[in-house]
Amino acid sequence: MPELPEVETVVRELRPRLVGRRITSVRVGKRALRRRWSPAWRRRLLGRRVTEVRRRGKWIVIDLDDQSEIVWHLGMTGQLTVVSAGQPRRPHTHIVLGLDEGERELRFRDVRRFGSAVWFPDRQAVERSFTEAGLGPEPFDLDRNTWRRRLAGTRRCLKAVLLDQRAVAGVGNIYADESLFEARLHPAQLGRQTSRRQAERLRQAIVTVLSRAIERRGSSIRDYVGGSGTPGSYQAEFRVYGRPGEPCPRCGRPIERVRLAGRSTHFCPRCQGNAPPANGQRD
DNA sequence: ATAGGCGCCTGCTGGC
DNA sequence: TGCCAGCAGGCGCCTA
Repeated sequence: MPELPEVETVVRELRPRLVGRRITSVRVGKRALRRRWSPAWRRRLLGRRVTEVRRRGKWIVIDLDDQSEIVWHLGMTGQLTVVSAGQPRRPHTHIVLGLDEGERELRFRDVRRFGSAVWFPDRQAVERSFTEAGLGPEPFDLDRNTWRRRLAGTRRCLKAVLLDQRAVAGVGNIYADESLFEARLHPAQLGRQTSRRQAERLRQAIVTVLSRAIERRGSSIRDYVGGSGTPGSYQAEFRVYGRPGEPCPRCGRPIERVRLAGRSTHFCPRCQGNAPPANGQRD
């Protein structure tokens, strides 16, 4: 579910609800998430106060007052919300951190359990783990020449590059398709066949699409809600994702769906051209 | 280097 | 109506 706009929305909504609050209870379910929760972390967290909530790619980082940090990933169906403790706990709620006097709590709910929560002793350890994973630049900081070279140096298709968190952090299946449509580039076009102008167009398209999606508080198809528990609305503005057979909003041709980089991929065969010839550099 | 496949999980939809 | 294959906002591991 959650790509950069959804994660950004969660962070923005958690921040005012968490910063300054103290963790006074920790409850963790028995069933494992993607990464195992160490029982020792409970005592690390008790009594700590939240100093900041931030985002890196699709990761949520909660800073604590002893410099330690909790790093969350929402996987496909994760929800991280602050709610009043009286609200009934829905099924698949795996982690509950009680806050202050216990009137509110941070809840992690994740139906498919592809998400995770990991405690790190300090910021350096978190940064190290991001570096080891090769996590790439934030799309809003993406240098145009870095991006151009990245594309020029690969024979993977554009869709695969966009999904690769080492190339650019935070883009997932929805926003990859929407960005390629915005840039009028075919998802199967190879990176190395991408002209300078096309690369820059794609970079700007990513920024445009992600910014607009953040304004709409992300996309809610099924599970996603922000940090306050409210769904987003960008799904109403999808131009190709999830709309195979429907007319392209630019030219009216039916949107196509293919399998690319192992993922369902949506595009307009006219507006986004054909997969270019091996030596082609169209624009 | 990179494509492709699988596995991790649960739930929902559509076609028969 | 009921069953089951196929699909889903992610990602890491393996093989060829």
